[in-house]
Formats: sequence, structure tokens, C-alpha cells
Amino acid sequence: MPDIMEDADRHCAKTGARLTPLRRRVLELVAQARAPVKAYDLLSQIDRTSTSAKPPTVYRALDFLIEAGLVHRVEALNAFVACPQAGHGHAAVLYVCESCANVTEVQGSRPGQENKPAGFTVKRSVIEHYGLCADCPRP
Amino acid sequence: MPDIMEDADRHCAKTGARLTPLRRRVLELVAQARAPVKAYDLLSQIDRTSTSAKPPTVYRALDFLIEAGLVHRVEALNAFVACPQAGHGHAAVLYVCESCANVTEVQGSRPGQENKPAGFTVKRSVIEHYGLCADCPRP
DNA sequence: GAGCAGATGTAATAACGTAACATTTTATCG
DNA sequence: CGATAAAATGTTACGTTATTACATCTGCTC
Repeated sequence: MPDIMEDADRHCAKTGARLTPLRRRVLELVAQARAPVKAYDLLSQIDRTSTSAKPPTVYRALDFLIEAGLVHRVEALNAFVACPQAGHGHAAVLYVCESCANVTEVQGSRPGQENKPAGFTVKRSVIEHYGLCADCPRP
Repeated sequence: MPDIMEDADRHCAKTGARLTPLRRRVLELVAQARAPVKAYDLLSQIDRTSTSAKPPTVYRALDFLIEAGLVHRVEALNAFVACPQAGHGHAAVLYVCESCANVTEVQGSRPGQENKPAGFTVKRSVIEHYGLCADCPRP
């Protein structure tokens, strides 16, 4: 995995988004985790250092990071993962292993739009597959 | 739309699932709604009649209905919709209009599995597209 | 009718997320 | 530089979503 933080810095420099110390810290925490992270877990990790973190602190940082394309929200888990490739847009397809919690992200240009109803305009897609990754033993 | 309740009765008779009065009532409420329904909205609708409904009441009924393939959970909305065709499995693709809240469900045999990682076994998929349906005006 | 399994009732609380307003920091421009 | 406007963060409070744990009831089987 290439350095997510460097990638994020470059991406934000390019787009003009402001990756402040707080946002950077939240991204680091999300990126370091080897599994989707919960907002309140981030909150308690931040608290260890700064003592002033409250829910809006972390949710605002996450909103920014999602908007910037640096983090994805895993809807069915109420959790968050770092995007391995900054700014790939919102076309991510996530494969979430229910055994080891590892998440693999792949890209598709118009993923999952089987039999799209006539005239429907897709603005945002949520595509999450849950199961077992190759490394986890079958039950 | 063919009668969802008849469909549900037939489906449960076939599979041996017990569509009790409470579960049936919850399914009716979900099916009547023209948009995804929140659990606590169901709760207050049930309360009007029985006065004894508490959160577990409705969540248990919803769990049963989802398990039985009669209801889908819309993950990104924390809400629920009736499945138009009982027991179609968990391969549903949902198109959710953000303007009128209407949900169209289509079926795909292996929807959304673009570039599936080698060896990954999918057990359950969440595929939700958000945007504007054909009937809603473009901004 | 004793015993069991499944379903439901009930109380309490955990987990997730946001609104509203105060304060601080940073950018901009005269 | 200093005014001022915009963006970010701090803070309090609360709203929403969901679960745990245990009690009770209902219908079935023997």
C-alpha cells in the first residue's frame, strides 16, 4: 500500500481542500486501522491526546474526508475506511470480509447498475459485498 | 402491484415461517408506505392501537421479515421497504429517488460484483443507487 | 397438565448522529 | 498592518437508532 497520507496531501494540494491537523489526524487513524473504524472509536483515540474531542469533531472531519474522496463510509456497518486511492470518486465497490473484517476496494465506472429503471439518474451508489475473503477459512 | 400480503401469506405457508399478527401488521405498515419507513415511525403507528409496542417489538418483527425475504433494509437510510416479490433472496438492487423517496427494486443474479477479488465468497450484497427517478424534475 | 420452544412484553441503556451557538483560526483586502 | 469576512473548531445539549437482558405468555407435544 503506497502512503495514504502522502497521497492525501498531494490530492488536497491539487484540489485546494484544506487537510488541517485535526482532519489529518483522523485520516491517519482511519488509515492505520486494518478494518472499518467506528466514529466513536476515533473519538476516544483522539481524546487520549487532545481531551477536547466531542462527536461533532470527528463527524465533521469524516464529512470532509468523505467529501474529499479520502474516506468511504461503510453504510451497513456504520463505519469508515480509508480510500486507497485518493479522489477516485464515489464509484467504489467494497468487499468486506465478515471473518477478518478486511475491506478490499475496487473501482468500476458504473458499478452495480443492473436493469436501471428508464430515466433514473444515479448520483451516488452504495455497493458493499459481505462474505469471506480468500485468506479466511470456510466454516 | 400485486397484493404483497397475499404473497407473503403464501410464501410463509410454503416455507413454514410464522407470519404472526404482529409481524403481519408490521409488514402491512411497511407495504402501505410509498417510501422507506423508519423503525420508530412503525413503532408509533403500532402504538396507536396496541400501546405496548417498544423498540424490540418492531426490530424483532423487521428481523423476521428481512430473514423471510419480505422486507429489505435500506442501509444508507436506516429504513425499510417491502420487497415486491417475496423471497427473491438478498440479490436486490435498489434505486432510491432522493426527490420523491420512491424506491424501485430490480433483481440481478450476481449484481455489482465488478472485479471481485480472487477467492472472495459473497454472502450478502448491499446495492443502493441514489439519484432522481424519471418522474422528478431535474434541478 | 408438564414441559418446551418460540414469540412477545418490558425496562434500561448503548451506540450513532446532529442542531445550535460560541470561539478561534486563517485568508483577504484596503 | 489592522479590519473584516470566511472557515474551522469547541461545546452543550439533545435526537435518533438499536440492543441487551430478563420476564411473561402462547401454543404445541407428550
